[in-house]
Amino acid sequence: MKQADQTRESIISAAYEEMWAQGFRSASIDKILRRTGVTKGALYHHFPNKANLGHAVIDEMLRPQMELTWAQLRDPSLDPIDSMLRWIEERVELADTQSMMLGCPVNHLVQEMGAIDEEFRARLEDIQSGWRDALETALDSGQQRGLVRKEVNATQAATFLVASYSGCMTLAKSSRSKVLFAGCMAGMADYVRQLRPQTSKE
Amino acid sequence: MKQADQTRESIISAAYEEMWAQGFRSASIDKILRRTGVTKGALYHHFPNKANLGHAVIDEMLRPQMELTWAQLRDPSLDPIDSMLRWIEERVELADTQSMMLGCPVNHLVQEMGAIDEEFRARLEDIQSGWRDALETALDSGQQRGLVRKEVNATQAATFLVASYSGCMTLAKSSRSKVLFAGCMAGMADYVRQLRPQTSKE
DNA sequence: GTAGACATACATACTGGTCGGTATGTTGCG
DNA sequence: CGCAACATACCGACCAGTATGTATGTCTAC
Repeated sequence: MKQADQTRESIISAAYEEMWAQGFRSASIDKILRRTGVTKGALYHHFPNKANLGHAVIDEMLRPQMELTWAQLRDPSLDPIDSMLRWIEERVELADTQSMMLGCPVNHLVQEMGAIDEEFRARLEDIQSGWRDALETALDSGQQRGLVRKEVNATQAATFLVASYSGCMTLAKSSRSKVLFAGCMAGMADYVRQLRPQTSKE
Repeated sequence: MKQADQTRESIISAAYEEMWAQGFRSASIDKILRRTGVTKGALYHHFPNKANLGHAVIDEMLRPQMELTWAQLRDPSLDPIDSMLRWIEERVELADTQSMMLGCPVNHLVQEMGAIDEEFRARLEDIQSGWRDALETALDSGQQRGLVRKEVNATQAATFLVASYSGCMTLAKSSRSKVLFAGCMAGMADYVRQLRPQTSKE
């Protein structure tokens, strides 16, 4: 990789860390520079302004990272409900002290920027709707295969699942309690199980 | 009411508006003063510093307001599930463009301050746990009266309900869509209905 | 009842510090 | 040489907070 590209990436990476902890507006350019050792001239060579850097952080780090998280939900060969339950379990297992404190960066940015900056809002909505679409597709295909109750409105359920997870992460952040987070996710798992046709199981 | 108390209240009220839109750190003291016509000397006569003003906003406006919102869930004579369903309906009916944009101030402050200021975090957690306790109590009493399935873990379900609503509000803010919000709340209603014992109904 | 003493409730002008951003260099590679 | 890739010094705007002044009560002593 070229030196210039490495500089750019290190700026984005430091900006991501800073934005995760502080949000966008309270993320200090000077602190990002101190973190990286890069100078202000270099930063403003790569990015025309702070907003553009923020957008790059979302486009090039946050979004790809979030998409990795729910990639496994896209596998059409699996039972979507099993996939979701496993996904929920994994989230609980992976929850550590740091992520309990900092919560979800998407949530943070939505709260901070959603009402005041349309470019941020649109990008964040895209991330959430990508997630929603993946879930909706999985539920749809599950219904066709008889793995999900026919009466379920897949769109509504998918939307609610995204919202629920977002809410679980927010509650984890405010309580800093892994136990509470786990309980919350268990409630979510209950909801997911109830999407299954009511045959012998449950 | 005494003049001084009116001054204090008008500061808190303006600070609340500013904090709802901008969060705490980006809420400008000067803007709050311009909103009210109050001078800086008056503000710093009533509050020792900005953090103290923020705490007063939470204690004296945000918290009482949130408690009003879920007061109806505390009525022990009603079917808790009916209460929740009516509560959900009301949230959807009351949803207007402004509240879709600005979202829930508690969510906003949790995201902004949760990781960096313990005094804020504790206050916000208190609000959420008050809500959770009310729901848990309602579910408990419902179980004793045979209105809620015995297998349901009331603590987990209460936690999940708080998180779900918080998530619905976040999703409303990122999407600015009342339709999506309504769909999301419909998903939540599905979860609530499923808490009922599986007799003739559903 | 009123004069003096004191406190409450402000008002104004200012400070040091940080902010994002820029103007003007310099360095190194093709 | 020429341009990309930086580096340094600086700018005006804004920030929370303060120092200092004043006007309006409010209580007490006589």
